[in-house]
Amino acid sequence: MGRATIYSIAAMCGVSAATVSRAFNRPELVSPVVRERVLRAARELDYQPSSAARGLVTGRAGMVGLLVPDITNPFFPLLVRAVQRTADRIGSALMLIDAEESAATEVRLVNQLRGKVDGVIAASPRSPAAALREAAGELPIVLVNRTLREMSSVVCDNTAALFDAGEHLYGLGHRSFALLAGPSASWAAGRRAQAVRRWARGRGVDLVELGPFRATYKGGRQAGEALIGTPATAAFAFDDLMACGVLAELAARGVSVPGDRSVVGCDDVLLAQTVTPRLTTVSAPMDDLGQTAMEVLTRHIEAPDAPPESRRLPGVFTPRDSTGPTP
Amino acid sequence: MGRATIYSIAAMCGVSAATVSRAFNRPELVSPVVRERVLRAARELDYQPSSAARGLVTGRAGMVGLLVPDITNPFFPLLVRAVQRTADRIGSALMLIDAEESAATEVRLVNQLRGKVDGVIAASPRSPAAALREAAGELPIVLVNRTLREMSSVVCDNTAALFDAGEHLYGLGHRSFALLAGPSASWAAGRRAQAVRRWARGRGVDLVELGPFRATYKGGRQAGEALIGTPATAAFAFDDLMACGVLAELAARGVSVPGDRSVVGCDDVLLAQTVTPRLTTVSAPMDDLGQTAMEVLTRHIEAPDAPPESRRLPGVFTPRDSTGPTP
DNA sequence: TCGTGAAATGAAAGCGATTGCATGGATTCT
DNA sequence: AGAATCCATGCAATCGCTTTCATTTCACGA
Repeated sequence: MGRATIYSIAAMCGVSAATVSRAFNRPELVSPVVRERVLRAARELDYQPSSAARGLVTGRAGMVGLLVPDITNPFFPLLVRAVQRTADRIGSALMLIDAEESAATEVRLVNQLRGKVDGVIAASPRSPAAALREAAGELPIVLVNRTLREMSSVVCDNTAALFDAGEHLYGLGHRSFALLAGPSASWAAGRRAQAVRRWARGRGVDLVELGPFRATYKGGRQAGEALIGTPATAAFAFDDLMACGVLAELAARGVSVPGDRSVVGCDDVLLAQTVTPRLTTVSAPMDDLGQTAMEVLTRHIEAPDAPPESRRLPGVFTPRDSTGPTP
Repeated sequence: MGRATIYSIAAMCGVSAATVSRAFNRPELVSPVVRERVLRAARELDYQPSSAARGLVTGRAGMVGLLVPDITNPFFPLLVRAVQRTADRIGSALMLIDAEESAATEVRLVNQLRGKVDGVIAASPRSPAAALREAAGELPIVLVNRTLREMSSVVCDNTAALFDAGEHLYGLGHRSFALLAGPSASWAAGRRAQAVRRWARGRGVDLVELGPFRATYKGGRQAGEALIGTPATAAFAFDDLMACGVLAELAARGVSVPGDRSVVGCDDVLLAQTVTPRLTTVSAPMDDLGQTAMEVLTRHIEAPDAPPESRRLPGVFTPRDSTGPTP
């Protein structure tokens, strides 16, 4: 006894399959009494439409892909959740693709996606621009935290929040700063570095640049070590994961935070609130990021040749315990 | 100009669509020369099979669902990765479902899954047993870190490793222990508690039980507070997240770890290695867990009435810096 | 030389849904 | 009353692929 189809329902109700289909998709086209009868029968048979059959005729898969470079990076689960929630609301499912940090894998997986999904959200993609462009020719793609000319994107703009962070530190008496740079391949890393540089120049304070370091805990430990050799009393870390590494390295060497040095992170992942001291950071509006990305993608799916659209959402400065007055 | 189909390829090669299909799926059935010609044409046209069409006729979606109660819990991303890697190898894609900690959502989403996926892996499901059983009637399901009679499951058995942890602490001189229990609804929490109790009884040491606490950082802070009121010099926390909360609470109150108290966690999530002091814990073999779950699921998909199959994989004790000699 | 079996291929029937078009009956307009 | 209109419904084609069955071709043994 296979699963129920519109035909079993049709037979049960003495109507045609077309009517059953319409009862679900264009209810205003069938008479109320028939509609009710059909819906009841469907419930009774525990009917679930075959998305394969529907997809075949409509050309829609009812599924969007979310590509992340590394699902174990605490930044992404929040994004995943936000995207899924939004997708769910519009009746789409979420196919997750973890590239395990490899650009090659990323490219391969995205190419396999065509025909399986209606579009993809590529979060912080590591792929070369050319590969992304090519993929975008075949499939609606929205970039998250990366921009590329002629492609839609949703990014978190931390410029203002990083200024706030700088002012916060300046107000606490700091005059000498360090920038612990993230991976040079990361678009976000570049933007953040630029924002910090600009602030420092505008304020006329000292800024030493260290790195680039990997955006991992380990990378943070190295950054912490490098930081100690400088006169900087406050440091901007590329992201929270790295900042945590810095914290650990400083603690291991008996340097007190925020007593001796201040550290600010970026992203505001769970870790930032659970580490000791709690990390002063720049919070990314993850929910908004995910929801907006999904909205833009939806638009592209519905109107395949809509013009690309770039959105930027501001991060917000969140002072906590890893920053304090100069010693 | 729509996407390439087997018909465009067929036309291009002067063969029938059936032959093209066979060239992909049963290559041994077509002559080598034709096969080559077809594959080349496919590459040239950048052909991607329509999974909808294929799914419609084969009845297979080429997709498995992975249901997690909370993707932001650092335990799951590792599982996600392991499952995805295995799924990818057998040509399946991964549909992720985050229930956002709600059993009701879990049930609703799983029910929507039928017809979209070939089977689902339910990780630490919160749903009532009845709901899971019912869903299993319609769709192959493999449980992870939970067992249920007559259903397949893959669990991490930490009993032996927790014994090892106990012995390790005993060897360091500890004689008075605390058990910081996890959520009572969690199957894993029960098993872990039982293992600790058994060890303590066997060893003839004191064991106070505290909790249950929520399996979060916050829950850990509370657990830490409770711990301070006891004479225990060593504590078993339900999981790493909770252990981190304990660490933070103890630190905040000037209690040194491992100087004054020792703490052991469970799972060995990223956090465990990045927190200070690095957490002594029981490592779950995430890769194996994910891979095994996927294997069992595959078997059920291929042979729908195969008998249920339960696998248990041992965790391994991993001493780090949060345990030390008694004060 | 003819029959036989194996190998390669083609023709065509679905899989389960959607949807344009046709139809028939009821309703409304003149 | 007859024509025009509209609403609810059915018919049938279609989406792209797999798969069964039939057909063709060819090699081989008798």
